Order: sequence, then C-alpha cells, then structure tokens
Amino acid sequence: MKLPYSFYQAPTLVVARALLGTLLVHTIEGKRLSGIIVETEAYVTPGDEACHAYRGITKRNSVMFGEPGHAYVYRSYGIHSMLNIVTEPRGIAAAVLIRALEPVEGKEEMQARRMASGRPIGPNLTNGPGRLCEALGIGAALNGESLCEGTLSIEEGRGVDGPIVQTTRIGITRSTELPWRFYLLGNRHVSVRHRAAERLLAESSRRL
DNA sequence: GTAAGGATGCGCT
DNA sequence: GCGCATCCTTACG
Repeated sequence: MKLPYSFYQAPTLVVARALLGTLLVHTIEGKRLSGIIVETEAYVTPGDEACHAYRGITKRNSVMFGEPGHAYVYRSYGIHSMLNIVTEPRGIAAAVLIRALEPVEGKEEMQARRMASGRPIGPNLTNGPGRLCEALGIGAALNGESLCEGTLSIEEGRGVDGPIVQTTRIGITRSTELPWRFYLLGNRHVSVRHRAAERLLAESSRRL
C-alpha cells in the first residue's frame, strides 16, 4: 500500500521520523528497486538556514513550496542527485532528505547501476543520499513527481521495532545545531553513526 | 579506523 | 566567482 497524501502533510519532524521503516520503491524498466528507509533529515522553513527555501522561492526549490507527497530532487556538487520528500501543506516550504536505505528488491540491479556509473563494487550501495539515488536510478527527471501516482513511491514497510536515534544533520555548514536527523539504531546501512547520541539514548532508556 | 583533496555543475551573491 | 544537504581515492596509524 502506498502511503496517502495525508501522511506527508504532517509537521516535517513527525514525517521524518515516521518515514523510518517504510519502503521506498522506484519501478524502472519493469523492475522494482526498493529499500527500507533507515535514515532521514528534516529541512524546514522558517528559521532553518540550511534549508534551500530559507531565502524564499527560486526556480530550483519551487517544488518544496508545493503539494506534500511529491519528490524534490536536485543535484549536489554537480555530481550527485539528492532525493527529498515534500512535507507540510502547500505554501509551507519543507522536505525530508532520504539519506540511507536497506536494500530489499533489485539488489543486483542496484549494484549494476552503480558500476555503470563507474562506482566501486562493495557494500556501499545505499548508505548515503547520493549513493541511494544512483543505485535506484533516481535523477532530476523525477523532480516534482507525485509519490502517490508515479513510478516513484513509498509503501508501508516493516515498521520500526527498535530505538530511533535523533541527532544533528550531516554535511551542512549552517544551522548545524538543530537535531533534525533520525536513524534506526543498530542498522548497518546508516551512513554515519553518532556515538554520543547513541550513548545518551542508551542511558535514558536504562533509567526507565 | 581517520584525514585530506579532487571531481564537477549550477544557483546565487 | 563562490559555495555547496557528496563520494571516492590515497595516505597513514
């Protein structure tokens, strides 16, 4: 079952957390390439200087201002595609960056797509926002596409059965103090672990 | 295991 | 021109 539009209309931090454990699916050339979402980051207006929409609407970021449940795909460092999911009602610019997946369907095809792009053979298939887009064949052509009606979608996954780590975002230079990254504790497909946050989480749960 | 540097295109100041 | 919401290779413990 695809997640409905109403799922994405919620506050961005709620959606970022709720996306963990769901299944991202890209159907391409008749094949389903999919993976469980294990790491996300929230980007919100107003007040978040790292959000692309911080300074208002532009040609690049306009999708973020539109309907929730659509894909915002842009190119980073001129090389990598980044997949975001638009959240909040129309007019509020916000999105969730998908940072890592646990491969489920089409793992061979993912490896083949990575190799075709000159990437090394190895375990780093979908543990990073650029890598997962390459593995699933997600590019700028999908910018603005609906996740409820197109070839790219998010389905109910296996859910979450363990702790979720909440910590600071990665690879940004502004608003670095905001704890808006979420990931599944102990999942080996997470791109970068934050040991201190994991330790705090363990201590707080022990106290209960 | 960590660190540094290059690749590479486009939006924005 | 400058600066990236990154990834890969190489060097060194």
